[in-house]
Amino acid sequence: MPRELAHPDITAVTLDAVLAALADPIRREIVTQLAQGHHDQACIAFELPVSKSTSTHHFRVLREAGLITQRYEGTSILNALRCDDMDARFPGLLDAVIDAESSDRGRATTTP
Amino acid sequence: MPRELAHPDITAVTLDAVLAALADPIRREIVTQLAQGHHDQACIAFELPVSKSTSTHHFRVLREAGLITQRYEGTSILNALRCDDMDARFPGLLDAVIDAESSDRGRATTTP
DNA sequence: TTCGTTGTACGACTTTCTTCGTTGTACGGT
DNA sequence: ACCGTACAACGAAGAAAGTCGTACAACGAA
Repeated sequence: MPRELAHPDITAVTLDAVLAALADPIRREIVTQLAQGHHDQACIAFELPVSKSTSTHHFRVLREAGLITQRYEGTSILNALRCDDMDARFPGLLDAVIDAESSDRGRATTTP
Repeated sequence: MPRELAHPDITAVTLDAVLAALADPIRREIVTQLAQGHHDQACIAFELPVSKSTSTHHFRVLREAGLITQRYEGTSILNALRCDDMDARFPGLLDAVIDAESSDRGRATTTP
């Protein structure tokens, strides 16, 4: 079978799923890297502080929430943000979160 | 003891806490009602589909995340959105979520 | 003072999420 | 054909979150 992953139609994307997906710091890290021009990069290219299984899980959550697309390229998967779709569905939301994430870097996360 | 509730300084507010707070539909319901002019309304005025204990819990999460202020007025508590603070900390984020919540009403939440 | 209202605090239960290891599959290269 | 890479699918263990009931404290009114 030619491997392909299911992506939700943008009209079926819920705010609940999007916010739940963005509530996790690791998933926001992925989104941030994708927003910084790391489009079409394999999952392994993101250096995340978790195991490979967990990494796969997070990418899956982002995809099922409608935030990213994933398509096969050989054995790898190329990831991309669904910027246009998200902006059509929830205008300004994704940009606001990405901006917030940038300005939140180096600040209190666990209150040191 | 004169009852008063602790509110985080806006500089100490984290994106993590804010998004985690907004990820719950009941808490978004509260935020939406506050945004629709229900400022300074007691907790009991929000008709939520949960018990009193749970309601208290959700208001507490919102307050500790920095999204709302709570001040006593007799036995009641008056709630208000920290619009200005939030917009200073994470510009556009709160508005985007409120707008998204409005446009998400009446749409697929559990996909019927 | 006594009572009802409003909300907090605590503990317990249930569900969900995060994380991981293991196993299996498609693809590319040798 | 064989092997290594990159990822998915599955199941399990632990942590975290939502929910509730009961008990308690502050305030206002009768």
